[in-house]
Amino acid sequence: MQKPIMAVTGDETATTGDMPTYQIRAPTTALPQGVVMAASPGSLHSPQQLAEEATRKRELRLMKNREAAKECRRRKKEYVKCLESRVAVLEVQNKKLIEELETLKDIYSPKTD
DNA sequence: ACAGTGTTGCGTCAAACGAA
DNA sequence: TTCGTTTGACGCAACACTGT
Repeated sequence: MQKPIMAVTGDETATTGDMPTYQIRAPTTALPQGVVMAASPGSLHSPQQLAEEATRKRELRLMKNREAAKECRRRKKEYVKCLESRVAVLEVQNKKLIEELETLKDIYSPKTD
């Protein structure tokens, strides 16, 4: 199955200036609770040990990705919220400008009695 | 009460990308 | 080149609604 290539940077700040950056690269130094680093790969030799190391690496990767996905979804939700509130603000602004335009039209349009 | 449908959140995979 | 991070896409389960 062919998946479409994504091209989202999420960086909307270039034009609006006040939206949060969607893609934030946070330092991930802390390991999730319960994760213990194993001995260095250099000390592993037997197929059994190599298999265990591969399994451990996979589980660690899955755990990290699980957390990353949660964080990603949280950021996305926040981003969408921001967009929605910006829409609300712009709608109000737009309404005011339309009203102002109507007022000015009334003032400056030639009267026909 | 039940089945069908929509929504939401999760875990996982894979692709893109940047840093070392 | 390799490795870690980010995120769209997918499938699944749980829950909420709705029509019968």
